Amino acid sequence: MTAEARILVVEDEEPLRMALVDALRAEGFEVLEAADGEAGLALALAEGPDVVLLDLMLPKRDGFSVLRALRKDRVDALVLILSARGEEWDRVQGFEYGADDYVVKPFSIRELLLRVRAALRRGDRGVPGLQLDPGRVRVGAALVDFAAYTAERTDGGEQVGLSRKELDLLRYFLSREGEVLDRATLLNEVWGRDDFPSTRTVDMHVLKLRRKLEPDPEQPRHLLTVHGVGYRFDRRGSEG
Amino acid sequence: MTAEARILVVEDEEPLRMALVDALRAEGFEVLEAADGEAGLALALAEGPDVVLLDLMLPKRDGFSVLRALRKDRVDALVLILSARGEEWDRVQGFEYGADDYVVKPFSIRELLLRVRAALRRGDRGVPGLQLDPGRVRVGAALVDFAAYTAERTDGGEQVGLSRKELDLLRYFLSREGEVLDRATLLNEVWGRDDFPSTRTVDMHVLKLRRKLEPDPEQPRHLLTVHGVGYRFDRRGSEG
DNA sequence: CGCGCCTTGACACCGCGTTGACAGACCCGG
DNA sequence: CCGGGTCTGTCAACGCGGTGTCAAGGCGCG
Repeated sequence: MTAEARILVVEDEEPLRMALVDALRAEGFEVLEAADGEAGLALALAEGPDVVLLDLMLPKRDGFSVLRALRKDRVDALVLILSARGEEWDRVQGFEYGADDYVVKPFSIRELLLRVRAALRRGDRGVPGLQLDPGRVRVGAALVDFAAYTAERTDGGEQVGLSRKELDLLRYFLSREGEVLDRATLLNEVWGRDDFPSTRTVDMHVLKLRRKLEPDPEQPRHLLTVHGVGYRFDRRGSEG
Repeated sequence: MTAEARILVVEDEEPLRMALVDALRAEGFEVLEAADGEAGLALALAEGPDVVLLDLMLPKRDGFSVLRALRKDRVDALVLILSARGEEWDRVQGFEYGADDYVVKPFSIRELLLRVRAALRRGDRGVPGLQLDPGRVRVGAALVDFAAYTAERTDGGEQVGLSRKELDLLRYFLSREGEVLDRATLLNEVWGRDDFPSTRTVDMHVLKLRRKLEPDPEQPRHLLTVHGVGYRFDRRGSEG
């Protein structure tokens, strides 16, 4: 699996669309984009994305029409409506064309990402083809719950909380399991392009993850150091 | 068991009813439907569904009357009231007709499904007969009575009143137990789309709930803070 | 008109992210 | 096999943003 999920952004306002696309790409999603309803519908039908972020007010074809057409043609993507606070919303909530969630404009990117992840986690519509992030992931002896921000060690039975950054980092390691990732890559992909912390910060967070996930943090089995290069993640635990 | 559960939808507005029926069928439920109170009651008595989604404003016989008749005849289905935000709800809570939950219109399908699942989970004690949710929920050492707007602490013995907003918030936490909910989501789902208070309001209400429910409000066991993200609810109380 | 609840701003406090320092580990060349 | 240089593990401390809490204001409800 190369990307966590494929997401189609249908939004006509250029700055907002670009912001969304950038943020989603930075999170490791594969992103498609369209600036009007017709293009969005066509792209969705052609590419079959996992998630569609759908604005309501669109040129050529409004969001409702697009959504109706999608459901009619059995596109089983998770659809998140991006709506301005207003009367259209009554229609959405009232009888529901089959949207999975809605986000009221203006929203923060962080909130949107939370919603997208929640939708993916939920993605339990019984539709084949959607084998997405199941919300809870086993890492050796630890069970990580991304929805609850917790990890439980099945050996010692302790349940500990994980911070946002720790989960972000772990999520990225999971998405590129087995690859050796250097610190610069991790900083770019997990911290983003706005922050430029030192590389020691990465070490620190790896340390914290080891303490919470590894049975013996001094003998890591999952978060492995590759001297002179970076870190490699192995979910199962390479050695005894 | 062929279907997860049998659900009766009693709702006179055609588009909404059809949307509900479709969504529930898509989720694997077996669905019965009725467009007015009399038909709904008759169907419930004849078929004995597991869950009833009951509108309040109905032709021929209103929802309260239907609910009363159901309980009188010992129909032990889980009943979810579909109600507009308003004074009718006070009557539901005040008179304790035996509803298991309520959903405020307008609602999203997703929200409704969560509530239905939560109700099924709660009500599924595997015991036939009248094993109804008494409208009282235990949260650790506290016993919350949704009908009476009160909470009693079984350790300290104090009985305190809860305001409507506090109960709304608690109810939402209960419906999504274990998930970390960010403040924007809480504002959207609990406060609704008409007013948009600041996020500090959420903190304030969490504080008030802690004081009334937690044995030691400064060391919360049930309403947990996840720094930089939001709050997570845990009914049992994770730690000692 | 009074009461209670919701809401908000203020302020103190706390947790997390971040960093520099230092010791130990590792690699490579000699 | 040894030594120097570099990289990594770990700690303690700092600063910022997020959160707990209070008290005052406002609003609706009775």
